[in-house]
Amino acid sequence: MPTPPAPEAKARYIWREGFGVTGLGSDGPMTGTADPRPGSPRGEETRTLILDTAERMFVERGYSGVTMRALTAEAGVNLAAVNYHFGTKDALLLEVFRRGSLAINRERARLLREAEALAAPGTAPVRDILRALFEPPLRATLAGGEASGGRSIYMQFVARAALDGPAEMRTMLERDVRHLERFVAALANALPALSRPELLWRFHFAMGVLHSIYHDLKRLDALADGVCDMSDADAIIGRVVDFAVAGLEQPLPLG
Amino acid sequence: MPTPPAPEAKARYIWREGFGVTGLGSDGPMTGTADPRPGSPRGEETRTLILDTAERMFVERGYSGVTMRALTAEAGVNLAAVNYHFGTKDALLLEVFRRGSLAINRERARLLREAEALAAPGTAPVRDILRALFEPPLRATLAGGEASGGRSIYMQFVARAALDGPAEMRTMLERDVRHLERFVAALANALPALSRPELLWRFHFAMGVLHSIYHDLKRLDALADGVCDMSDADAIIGRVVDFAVAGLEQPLPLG
DNA sequence: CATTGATTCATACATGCGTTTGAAATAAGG
DNA sequence: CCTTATTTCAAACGCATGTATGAATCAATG
Repeated sequence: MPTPPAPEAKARYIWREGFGVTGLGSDGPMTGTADPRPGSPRGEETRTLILDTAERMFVERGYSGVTMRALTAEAGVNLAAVNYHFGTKDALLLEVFRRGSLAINRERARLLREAEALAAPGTAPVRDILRALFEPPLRATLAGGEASGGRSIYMQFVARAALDGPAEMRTMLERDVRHLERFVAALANALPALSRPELLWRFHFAMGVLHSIYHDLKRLDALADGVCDMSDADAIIGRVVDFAVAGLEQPLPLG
Repeated sequence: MPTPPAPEAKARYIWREGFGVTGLGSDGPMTGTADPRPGSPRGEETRTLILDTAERMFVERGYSGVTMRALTAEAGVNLAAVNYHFGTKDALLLEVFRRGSLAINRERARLLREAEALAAPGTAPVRDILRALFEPPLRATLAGGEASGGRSIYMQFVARAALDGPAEMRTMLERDVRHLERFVAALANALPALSRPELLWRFHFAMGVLHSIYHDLKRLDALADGVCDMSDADAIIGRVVDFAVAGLEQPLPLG
């Protein structure tokens, strides 16, 4: 049969529910690629190409701002390729997220363990904890600079998809929040003077500082006439962490 | 003529370009209101109703997530009312933004003048400047609580629209950035030890703290099992300002 | 009361979307 | 070489969307 194989044959395409009826009509001229070897099974290559292109375009234009036609045209693959490899547009979004999320969370956990190993039990300094939390996503975001090419802009993607994407995406993000609890616990140890609400509010604001890097960098660019260097990732990470540390370690308000 | 009056007759509907051809077809059953007095010219009332409903729904579902059919159904007006009063969906979005933006920026400017009047020339304290910048949008966002009804959720709207909306919207936001320059200037006076890049980075992070209130409050809610009180607007504003002040006033890094 | 201008209404239209289809192309196995 | 499983392709399909149309309704005016 020429139709896609049975569900889960290769852990892909879990879809299929109804049928259409072939008839007549027109959709305008196709804008597909002009690949000179049609039908060649480059398989995994196409899949990765779609994922990379989708990740970049979702960041630039938002979930509903990216049409399958624009996506496949830019990736240079056939319109039907996305449905063949991922089933639906929603499933593609979830896969893009999963791919980036896994890598970042693994790296965060590794850095946190490292920081805790260096200090006496339960006494890792605030700065090291924040660095473990901030550095992986920031490095992923800032890598490559203008020309990208480096690595993924995953966090920008997350920020957009959380607002814009399908409900399942938001559920997935909430599960991701559980991952943050280890960092809150570490901070609670490092800042024993803070009540739980006080700590949580400050943690929330610290996350806001982190997010300021993928939101509105255009605003900063507009205000600074080129005096802010966006290319030095290490320097930026240092600034972000410094600001958040200052907020977290500020003395308790009077009263 | 029954068609809308000439452009700019009442500073509305600036649109109109082509014509359609009446023919046959069906669009499914209409879901319009069942208002018992059809054709009654309640005019301005309808316009405001659309604006309010649009503002709320754009926040909840994003620009492209709100269809004109859903919007008009929820507002209880006819589908064609939006095009009659605003021309296009894009124009409606811009109008929603303009309405909220004007009020907030006016209030910000007023508070800044007030703070500067109380101090010696060019010496307004950091905390007062930040309060002028943060309080108007925060109060607008936090007012009303769960049941809303209070006043606008304008900033959430802006955050979403900037990502999601038409290109013209982003242009409008950039123009809005110019408004922030007065606050940067005031902070430069209050923090003379900071170099311009240092100041601009810290200002950018402070804006991130502000934005943390309309992004991801769900995350905070998930982490805190009800221990964080979201209802006391004054307390929240105090916390946000405290955090940002600590970051802005932190000592310069060594080296 | 007839006229006029503004607004609402039901319905239609054209377009673009995500998705499906069936066949063609490819590579691997025996 | 024939078969088989996988992938690509052009073309459509059905549906939902933003917008347009023209008649109906209402309020005000003279």
